[in-house]
Amino acid sequence: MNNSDSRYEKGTAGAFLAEKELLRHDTVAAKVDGKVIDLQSAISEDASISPVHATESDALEVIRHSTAHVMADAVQRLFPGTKVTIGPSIENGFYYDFDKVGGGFTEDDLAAIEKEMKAILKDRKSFVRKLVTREEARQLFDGMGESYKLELLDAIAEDVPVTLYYHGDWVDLCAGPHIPDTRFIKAFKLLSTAGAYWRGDAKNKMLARIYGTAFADKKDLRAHLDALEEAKKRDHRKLGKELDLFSIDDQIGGGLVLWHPKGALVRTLIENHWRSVHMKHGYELIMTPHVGRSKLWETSGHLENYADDMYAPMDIEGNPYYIKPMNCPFHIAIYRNSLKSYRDLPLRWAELGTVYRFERSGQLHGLLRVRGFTQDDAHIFMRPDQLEAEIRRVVRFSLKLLGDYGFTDLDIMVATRPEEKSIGDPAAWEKAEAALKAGLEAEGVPYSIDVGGGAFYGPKIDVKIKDAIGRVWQCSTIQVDFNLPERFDLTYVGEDSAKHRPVMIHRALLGSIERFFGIMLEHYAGAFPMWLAPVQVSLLTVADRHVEYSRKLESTLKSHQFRVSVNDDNEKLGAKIRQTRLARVPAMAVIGDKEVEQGGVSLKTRADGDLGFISIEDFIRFMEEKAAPPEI
RNA sequence: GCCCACGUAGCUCAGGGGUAGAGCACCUCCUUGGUAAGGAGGAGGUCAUGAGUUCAAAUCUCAUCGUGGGCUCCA
Repeated sequence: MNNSDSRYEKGTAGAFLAEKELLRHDTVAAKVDGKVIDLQSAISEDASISPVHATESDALEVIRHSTAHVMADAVQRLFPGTKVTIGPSIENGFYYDFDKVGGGFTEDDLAAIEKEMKAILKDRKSFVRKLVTREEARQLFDGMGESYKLELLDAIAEDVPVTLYYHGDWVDLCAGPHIPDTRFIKAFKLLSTAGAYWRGDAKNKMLARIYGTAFADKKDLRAHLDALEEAKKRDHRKLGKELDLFSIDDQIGGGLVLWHPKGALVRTLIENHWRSVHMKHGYELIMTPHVGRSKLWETSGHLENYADDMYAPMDIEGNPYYIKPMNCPFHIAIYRNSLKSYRDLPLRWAELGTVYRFERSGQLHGLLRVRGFTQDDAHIFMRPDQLEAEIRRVVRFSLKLLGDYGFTDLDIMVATRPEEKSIGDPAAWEKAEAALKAGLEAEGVPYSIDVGGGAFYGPKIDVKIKDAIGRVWQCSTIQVDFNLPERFDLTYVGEDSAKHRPVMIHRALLGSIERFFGIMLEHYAGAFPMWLAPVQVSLLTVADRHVEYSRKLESTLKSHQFRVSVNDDNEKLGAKIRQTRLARVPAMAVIGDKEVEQGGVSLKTRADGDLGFISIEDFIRFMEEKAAPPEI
């Protein structure tokens, strides 16, 4: 046995691992029944226990949490009077919220805090766990003036033990687990500052948050920071500007998107593909107006439940009209326009419907969060017995459409009834939730449950996609609705010639065209696949005498429906190649003396590399193959 | 909306109480060049907007608008 076990009292996880000779120099914590605890925690004799080493993923959250403590220590040294609140580890790092005298932190503060942390870490300090009574804790934090800790203390359930964690003199009320000592903190970085409400409630005081991250070693930290750089390079706002795809003009208003010719072209291609696949897969396309009378929104329940997200009404001849935040009431109006038979159902009606929602200025974000956007919306009206089959159909369709853009790594959730603000009979909610789960299960699609995450009118399936660099985005949403058919008194005539109530599914697959465009732009890092690229091929002339041939070829290619441009700039070939690459054009064809003589081009593409000389006929065949959109 | 930061040429950014700067892009000219930037010249800015302090404000102060990072919410 090594002598490190002397650090741990008998009966603790550390001592236990030492006895079994499982305690290593790099053991950060222990895992008991799937739960990570620290080495100082007491365990029962018969527990099954395994060590967690620094390089394992379970160790990360422990290391990060401990790093957050050291950061809080540094902050309190540098900014006396600052109170601590909470500081958990999160997905890619950690944060700590402070109540700082005189407001938030600046970027310069971060550098100073990092420096102070390094000073603290200079000599190794053990993390010491101390089990205390509520009264002891209360006295301690009261004496320190840490009012937030007192509040947290009061919120700890009676049967949960109260623990303190020390490193050196610094102490925090904390459930742990923590690393054995500070030598495990060797790769961290403070990343940003932010405001955050105490306990996430806008009614509470705004605290000063610092985000940071930490890893087991410098190499992993470096990789993470590089990934952040990569994400920055892919930022759709940056690419949108560089590639001249869209802009947002403050003269027009935040969250209102201007589509430039190239962006509008890509968007049109997406929408045309969308229309084709919908028609192929049993939908009919409809179109509806952008505003409607207030009565409509009263009936739908929007004014009651959704008014905060709607714009103020406009007065038209004394009647209030609202700009639409959703398309559903209009689709319902079409349904109501004539009597429906059970034989008509299901009706699948789809629309690229532009809606407007009030977003507070602070939430707007490029194309991902806007005030006016186009949903790829559809409503399916059906008999109750058709519900599960329709859900299966929509789920399949959603996977197909997202797959067309290369999104195959999905995260699917069933969102259930929200606690507040929901309408309709709870029994109907349960029925709908069961139908969604059954639909997913029948398709063999794994999912998790988002408790209380449903819309006010019904539960839903949310499909999130994972992009090329592993980030997750919400796209498809499939919502069952028993309520609107009730509210609008929708009926169909059944076999029994009596009136029956249809069920509705609301669904958007791409989500919103704006957001999907932004996600896709980042996913492809601006390099659209051939079928979506605004310019598919650029013809590069070597010298002026090749322009005429290139122009002729350009019109030939245009007559084959290719998107082609000629670069006859007064530049050398190298410069033209660079321009073509920067514009993310997927193919370039060099045209010089040789190509003109032999009647072809020298072709180079992003996907297939340098293909050398190719005749015009082969070039066209090649383009036809590569530019074909996904099968509908 | 709230906290913090930022707003200078089409873009990326420097400057900072005393006549507004660079690179790229743009225009003109030279060059006709073979696989990631050929050369020279030119044009381009009420320094976001409005007030205030000052002999003097792009620079300091305040307000407004906008943008960014978050918080809450969501397609």
